[in-house]
Amino acid sequence: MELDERKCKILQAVIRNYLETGEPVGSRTISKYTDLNLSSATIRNEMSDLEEMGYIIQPHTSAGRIPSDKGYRFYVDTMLEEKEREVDELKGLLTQKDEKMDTLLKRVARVLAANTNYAAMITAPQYRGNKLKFIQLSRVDARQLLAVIVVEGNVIKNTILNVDEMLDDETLLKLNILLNTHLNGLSIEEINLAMISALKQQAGIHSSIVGEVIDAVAEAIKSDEDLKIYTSGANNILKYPELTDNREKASELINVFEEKQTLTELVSENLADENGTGIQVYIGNEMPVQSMKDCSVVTATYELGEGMRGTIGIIGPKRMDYDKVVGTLKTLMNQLDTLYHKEE
Amino acid sequence: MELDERKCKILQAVIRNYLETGEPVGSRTISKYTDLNLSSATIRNEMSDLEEMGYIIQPHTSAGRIPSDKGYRFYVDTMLEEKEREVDELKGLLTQKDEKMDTLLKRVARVLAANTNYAAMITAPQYRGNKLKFIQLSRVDARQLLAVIVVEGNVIKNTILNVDEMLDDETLLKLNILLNTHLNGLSIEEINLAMISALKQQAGIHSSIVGEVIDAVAEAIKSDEDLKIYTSGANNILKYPELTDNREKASELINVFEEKQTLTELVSENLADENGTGIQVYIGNEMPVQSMKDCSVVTATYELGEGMRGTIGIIGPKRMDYDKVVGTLKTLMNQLDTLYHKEE
DNA sequence: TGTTAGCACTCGAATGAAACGAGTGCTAAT
DNA sequence: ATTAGCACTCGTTTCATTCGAGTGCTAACA
Repeated sequence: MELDERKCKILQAVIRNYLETGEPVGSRTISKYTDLNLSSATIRNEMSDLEEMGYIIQPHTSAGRIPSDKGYRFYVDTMLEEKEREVDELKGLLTQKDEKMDTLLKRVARVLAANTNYAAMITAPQYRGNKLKFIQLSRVDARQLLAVIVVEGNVIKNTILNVDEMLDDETLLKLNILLNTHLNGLSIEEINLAMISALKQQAGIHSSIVGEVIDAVAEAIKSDEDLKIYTSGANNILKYPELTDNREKASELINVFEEKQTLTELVSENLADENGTGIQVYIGNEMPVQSMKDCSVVTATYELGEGMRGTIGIIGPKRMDYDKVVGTLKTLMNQLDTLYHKEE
Repeated sequence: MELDERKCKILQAVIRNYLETGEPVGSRTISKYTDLNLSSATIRNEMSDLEEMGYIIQPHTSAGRIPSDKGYRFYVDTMLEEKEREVDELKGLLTQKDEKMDTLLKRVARVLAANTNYAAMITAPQYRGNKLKFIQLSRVDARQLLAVIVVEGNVIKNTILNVDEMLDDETLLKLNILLNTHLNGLSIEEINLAMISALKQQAGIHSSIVGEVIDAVAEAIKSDEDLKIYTSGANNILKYPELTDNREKASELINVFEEKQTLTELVSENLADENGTGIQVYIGNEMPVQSMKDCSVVTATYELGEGMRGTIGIIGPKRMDYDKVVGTLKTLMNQLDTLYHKEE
């Protein structure tokens, strides 16, 4: 069977209406809602076809229709008409750049959640492929060294190293120079085994320390920051009955937002395969996570230059207002972009 | 009217029973439940008295009684019989100390939540009154200085300072020495204006930098860490119907756990006035926060020596198992204490 | 041949009456 | 002082009924 224009229009009408009301929508509603001037009977026939083709579903015999995952998918892929959205709050929000990244991200999430009435998440930008800018060892205590590592983009990491041997000031200075001259400007991927052993050799009796420092560098850069996800508006989820019609489901969802592990997986999967616009939509069972099978997630990748890249996501029910969400995210992307290039 | 022993026993029985079932408890239940050997009729009379005295409440005419806030309060103050509790998981949990504080706290919260079936929160220890151990300025960029500040207890803070003037290596070294010799071993409170201006004077033309560093020190130490609260098990809240019988309430509560602001206030209030054991119980309307008026919170103060002190809290419905919670918290306190002193 | 009016049918939701039962308060007997 | 007994209350459960939104099908129509 063919998906002709009329069927499209009807499908669209069904979805639009369902997005608004959350109730199954019947033929009579459509017949008035659209400008097709068709009677409810005709619509019924068409809807029957659409159901057969798998775009819509009848929850029970005498109810209207609701979109299936396939229907949503079709809608998202072909029928979105993006209204230009203004996210007023965001403008002011992003102009004070000197804030802590922490606070900023948290606030972006909050504004997104408040604006959309869905839940929002945002990851801290990752610095993959970024280069070391500065390393320094300092003695803090008799047996403790402080290693400070600065990565491009002014991300600072530090670790305390416990050492067995005493180091005098001079040795420390030498070590610092050694580390800096050899490692600065390199990305993590570029620090390989050969290089490490060369360094160790040069360090002579202090080779064990060099090893520890390098471990610390690797550890510091990969851990921590990259799984940091900020969320906001988890409570919005409770607003949608279809997501919380039993305690079990609600509890699982809330848990997803508290233990951010699941979200992390979602995001990293998203970062892997990327399409043109950087905006991606997961609908229901397309989600890799079982507990979110009644949700949809719209994710977008933002970029702050220097390869600093993070992900923003909106999580809501399948009947979320895709138009609005995609629009909002695009606006936000633009503003982040503008912001970055202005400050450059 | 007098609260004689029999009334006490009955009140206790009512509360115990209600804690278990969550249902209003009737006179017949009590008459069997207790070892008083009284008929339901007698119990009824006594319960009628207890109601008049404000310890229990009848939700509607033909229902059993449930404890009032006053009843709970009486129970908590006088009737808790603490069973010694073993929190097995915690033992192993705390033995790997070299973990990141972050992870540790998060995990403690998680174990607490899982153990109690309520929600748990824990604040990072605060370092009030702690002393500076180490300060270092390093040049990262032509116009950027990295200030690293280590505080007793090996808490590390860092900030990037943007500077206008170029500094050569020698000046930097001098500044470092200056800062360290003057500031090390001082607590924030001890760094006063007189000292700052003295420092500035010695720094000569670089006085503005000294000012900035001191600001950064102050800023770094007070901000951030002290409002960090880790929570776990917010979804447990959803298990208790009385907390989530309407969407509004549920949403507000979940929000409390996501925007941790409210919890912060609760905790700081708790830190202010402290009683003997360090354990404190808030019941229902005793809570300073309206949105938690159907909850109870049990908080405990933990100490890691060196004046590092934080708060742990369990949040649940008013009918939470106070015995168990208080016991669990005490055990945990002990273990934290032992842990610290062993490692000392 | 595509569209539509009409109609019987389905089934969840809303309504309401009745029965149930857990619990109370009161009174009178022990 | 305690208790058995009983009438009464009131939320909950159950069941039947009605209601109505919506469907599918058929026959008539343009």
